[in-house]
Amino acid sequence: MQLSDVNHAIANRLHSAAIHLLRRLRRHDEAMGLSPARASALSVVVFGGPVTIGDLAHAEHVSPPTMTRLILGMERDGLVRRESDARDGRIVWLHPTSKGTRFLHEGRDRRVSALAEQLATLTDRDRRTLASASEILERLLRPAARASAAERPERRAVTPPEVRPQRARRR
Amino acid sequence: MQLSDVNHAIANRLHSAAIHLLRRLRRHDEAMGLSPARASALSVVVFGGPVTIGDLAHAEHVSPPTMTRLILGMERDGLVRRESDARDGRIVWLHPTSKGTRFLHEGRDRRVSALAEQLATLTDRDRRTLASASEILERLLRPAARASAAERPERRAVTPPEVRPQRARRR
DNA sequence: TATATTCATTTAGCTACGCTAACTAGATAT
DNA sequence: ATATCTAGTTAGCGTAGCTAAATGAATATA
Repeated sequence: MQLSDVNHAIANRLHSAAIHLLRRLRRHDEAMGLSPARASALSVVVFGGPVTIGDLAHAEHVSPPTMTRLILGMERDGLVRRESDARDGRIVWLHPTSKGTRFLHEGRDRRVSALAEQLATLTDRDRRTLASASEILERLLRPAARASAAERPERRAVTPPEVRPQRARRR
Repeated sequence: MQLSDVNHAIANRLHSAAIHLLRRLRRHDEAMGLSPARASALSVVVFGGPVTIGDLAHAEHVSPPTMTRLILGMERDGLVRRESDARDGRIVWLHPTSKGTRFLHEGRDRRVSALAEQLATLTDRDRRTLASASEILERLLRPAARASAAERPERRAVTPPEVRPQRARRR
């Protein structure tokens, strides 16, 4: 058996595990008005400081129109707030509202509590394996930043954000 | 920090990793006409022998109407074949077609190959961690069979299946 | 035997969320 | 001045989730 086969086998199992995991969590998700897509995007807004729509789409591996719609809904529900950039009229900065921040925390808690209960039935060793695996995966899947600061110098970011979000090129 | 907090933290990270993993794979999925939901269901049909719609829905953590529609599409595309039970007219047995079997294998290969390439960049240790994690997860998420053979005795299964699928109660 | 209940699947209708193509308007470059 | 590029939106499509209700078959009960 070749190395590439091993990788394929692992990839397959990961894929299937991910599908089943998300299906399992979906019910809890929607019970509280934070769909999986929303919860994921909102967490970037809450933890990642002010962020533009395009960057959020990139971070979430989603097309810009998809993110526009997602944000529209969350804005209607008072979870995020738009703010246009003072220097570049095309850019929209997204900020979490206090309601958004609260919802995110509550939602995440509720959403994963069923899973957390099941995790409690595992051995310490297995739990540690899952923890490491999720870190490895996030590292592996983190979108590569394609543009250095030098390439895309000061054009924004003076205006709202104290915490400067790293901007990255799409694709 | 309490044990339950640890479990929540791990659950959160797993959740987020699963979302990003699936988004990453989606493109490749659809490139070959086997959507994630289809691929997952088809693999149960192919590897799990003939199976009924209800049991497939249960195995996939999906409602019966959702599975009906999924199967409808796959039947139209010649990936699965319906066969009604000779004894119980309500039951529909699903069989893979040869095209379905072929598609599944080709699809899985293509679908995960991008991920497999990335896995190749990891250390052996990390790869092993991911492999163990996916096994732990599948074990944790496997739907519990609620009905023993004794409770639901011979009522079907004489007709088509050589390999007797285990039937389980829904919720 | 007739009737009621249970069961597997389907139909109908809703929502969320992916996508691409095409458009608008602002910013930058020639 | 004009052209090109960029960020975001609009329009429109498809897949996949769901619940509620219908259909038709099987089983249990009076």
